[in-house]
Amino acid sequence: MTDRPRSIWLRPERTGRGPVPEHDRAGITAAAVSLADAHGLGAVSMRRIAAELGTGPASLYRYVDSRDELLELMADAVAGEVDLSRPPSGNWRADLVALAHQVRAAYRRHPWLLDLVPGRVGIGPRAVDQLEHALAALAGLDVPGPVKLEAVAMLNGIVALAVRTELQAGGSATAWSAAQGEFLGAVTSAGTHPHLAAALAGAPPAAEEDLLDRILPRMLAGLLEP
Amino acid sequence: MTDRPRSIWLRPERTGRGPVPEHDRAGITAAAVSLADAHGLGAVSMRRIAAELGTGPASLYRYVDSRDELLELMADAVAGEVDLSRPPSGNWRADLVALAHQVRAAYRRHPWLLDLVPGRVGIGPRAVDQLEHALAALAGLDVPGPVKLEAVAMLNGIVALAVRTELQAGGSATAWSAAQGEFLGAVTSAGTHPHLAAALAGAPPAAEEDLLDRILPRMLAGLLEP
DNA sequence: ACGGCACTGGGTACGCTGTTCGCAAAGAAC
DNA sequence: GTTCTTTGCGAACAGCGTACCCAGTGCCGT
Repeated sequence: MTDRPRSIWLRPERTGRGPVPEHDRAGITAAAVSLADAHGLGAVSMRRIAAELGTGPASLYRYVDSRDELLELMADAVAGEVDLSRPPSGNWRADLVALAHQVRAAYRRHPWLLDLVPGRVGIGPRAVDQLEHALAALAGLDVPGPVKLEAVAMLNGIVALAVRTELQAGGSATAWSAAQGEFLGAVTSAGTHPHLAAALAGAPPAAEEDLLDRILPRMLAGLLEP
Repeated sequence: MTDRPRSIWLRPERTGRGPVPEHDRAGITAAAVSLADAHGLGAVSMRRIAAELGTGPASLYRYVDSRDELLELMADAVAGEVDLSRPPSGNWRADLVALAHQVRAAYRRHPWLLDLVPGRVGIGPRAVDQLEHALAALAGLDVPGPVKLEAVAMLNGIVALAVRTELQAGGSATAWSAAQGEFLGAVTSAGTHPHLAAALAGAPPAAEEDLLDRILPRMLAGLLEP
């Protein structure tokens, strides 16, 4: 007696018996994603999704084992938005930077992705395809496999960091960032922490220069070149 | 009429009037931290903390405006665990790597820190001290201030990433990582995704070699050297 | 063709959460 | 001594994820 797979990705959506379902994972995921896009991750509750679909909260559990699984579906759905059709060009740095730009675009379209704790939401099939794509670009490099994985993980981390800072800089509308700015201002004007004050006072880099283009190649070089 | 400060760090704990409080922020924070250490961040609810302190849930709101503020107190409390007494040595790389080791130790003592979304929990006074310490080590470098800030942010990101992977590798006891491993195994044995399979099959680096020592200097070099 | 069974829909309900309100008691300020 | 601010906290509210149960539905084996 083999157990039912614990991973949602190995669990078939339908076994064939019984009445044909009125919904499916894709539809539920789409509803959840549009809800998150519109009102943030906090608005993604089973009840709201169900209401959006015109059904009851309990019905969703026919398609998903838990809310966390639904979050995984959402994350993988947006992972599927990046285009992986272009084969490796031979220039791995350019390939990875291009990938990073696409991932950043996805993050910008779905800022709630930043609220998903990276270690708690797992890797789905689209994310795996993305990973394979990145590793294919690195295929020519004579570097241990785990080191390549680290480099790709760092790439994702950098993209998330970049989007986070650019969102914080752009919109200080939230009460949270108001409080944050209030405190940071008090600290810098207090005179203690001179290095911090100096660093914050430094002119930001030219707007045209892209953070990804500036940082990523240097960092990848540090990680992947001997 | 000036508004009351939105940041908890600028709000005095006591104004002097009324009866003397039975608790204080430090005590509440300590209770919350020990609760999180023992049973994870999910166990940190206002009711449980209050019960631990022998009081009612509503009483906590005399000391803290919201649960999120309490999380900030917790994060800053562990940020205070790192020792910043050693002045810059003149070797900024060594200084930053040493700082990273201390931060990693703090993460290991309090793994729930990884569950705090980095962008949502703000920077408190201890974290600011830490930042100042790192910037002091970089004082001699002729590099724009914002670039230094980026580098320090990346340093923190790497430490978090490192602890996350080592915790996932160490304990696959949770149902989540079981599901994750199940899916990843299915993918690699399916034959699609050859690069991923190869990367995962690669021998892990020698256990003695420290991830921080291996990765950090190279990455910092990539970010901070011309 | 048909009986049985595996499945779906969804109302109801449980236990938990963060948070607000209101009131009694306590102590500093004038 | 009066006044005013602050504290403790029981009660309650709205919302959450999720388990349970029952009725209905359509495929499968015979």
